[in-house]
Amino acid sequence: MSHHATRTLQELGYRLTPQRTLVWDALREAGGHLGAEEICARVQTRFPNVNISTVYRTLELLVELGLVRETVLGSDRRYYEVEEEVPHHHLVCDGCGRVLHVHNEDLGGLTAGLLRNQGFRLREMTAFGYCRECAAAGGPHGDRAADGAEGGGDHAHP
Amino acid sequence: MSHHATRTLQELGYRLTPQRTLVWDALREAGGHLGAEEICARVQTRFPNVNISTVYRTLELLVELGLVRETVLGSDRRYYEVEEEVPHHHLVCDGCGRVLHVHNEDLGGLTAGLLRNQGFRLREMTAFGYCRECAAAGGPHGDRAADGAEGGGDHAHP
DNA sequence: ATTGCAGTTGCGAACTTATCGCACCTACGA
DNA sequence: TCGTAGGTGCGATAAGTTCGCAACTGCAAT
Repeated sequence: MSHHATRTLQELGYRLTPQRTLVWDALREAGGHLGAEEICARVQTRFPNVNISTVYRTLELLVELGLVRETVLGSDRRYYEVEEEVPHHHLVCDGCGRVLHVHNEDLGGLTAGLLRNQGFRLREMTAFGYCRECAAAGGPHGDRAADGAEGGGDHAHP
Repeated sequence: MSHHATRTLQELGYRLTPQRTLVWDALREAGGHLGAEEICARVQTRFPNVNISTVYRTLELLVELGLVRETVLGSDRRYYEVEEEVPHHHLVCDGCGRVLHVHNEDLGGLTAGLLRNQGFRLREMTAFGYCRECAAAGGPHGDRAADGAEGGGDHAHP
């Protein structure tokens, strides 16, 4: 577990337990977005007795402390990733499930525009649509591409 | 049920049942985004025997036919709304749960930018952050406003 | 080192949202 | 009016997440 996270936990009076360290490390090592179940599985490869309830409770805590970000990539389950200095946004492909990243500067005037027009302070956004491959395969002809996964194959890595 | 929806259903060989009409009407009358449970409740005020399974199946069908849109406003459940000619996007307030609408022209070059930089065809996007009221109450000082609902009161209307 | 205990964990049960199987029902064309 | 493929109600099931509680443990004080 990184020094920063360790300190944050302990400074605030939380115990530094192996379970917490393991969850944190799993998230760091994975890099991408993981569901609770996946995190639990990774942790259990080394410590099979760690319970999923603990994983959920740890994630809740880490999110609360701002060490981990809970991202919305769909309505099916929750995904988690280490909170970064420069937060990014997500593009979810309806075709293959692939998740792309976008940084603030590639959002165009979105952040500023929403603040100006609606007084809304954007923290994070997720866009749904079709990635380059699926758009090409599903059909540049028409707006509603093929239903579900097909064409370019599923590069799913949620 | 609107003439258009009726025709679409029947033209494609689907039966026009009272249950389907009721679900559709509930969505039209509500205007906003409804969850399956809420739709079912509205329908049941008049026909208490309509089952939630049927509501789910009807929503699935209507979404498939492009008459209803399933929007992602969080990871907790799915929301539905009548598909409009000019689709809009959503801003979800982390503070009060309020949901604001944004139209394409207020997205700043987002759609074009994503297409240009990543080849991504945006269909719909959802942004999370703080609405004007919550940002003002939670604290214009700093970036991470108050935790959860407080301050301006909960105008929640998911 | 030992101790005390509030904070944590494991486990099972409960909850929530959404899907499925199946017998009965019904919209609609013949 | 009838026949039947499509639809519905109901209960069971599945997946994801939360909760209650007894047992356990990190860590500060001794």
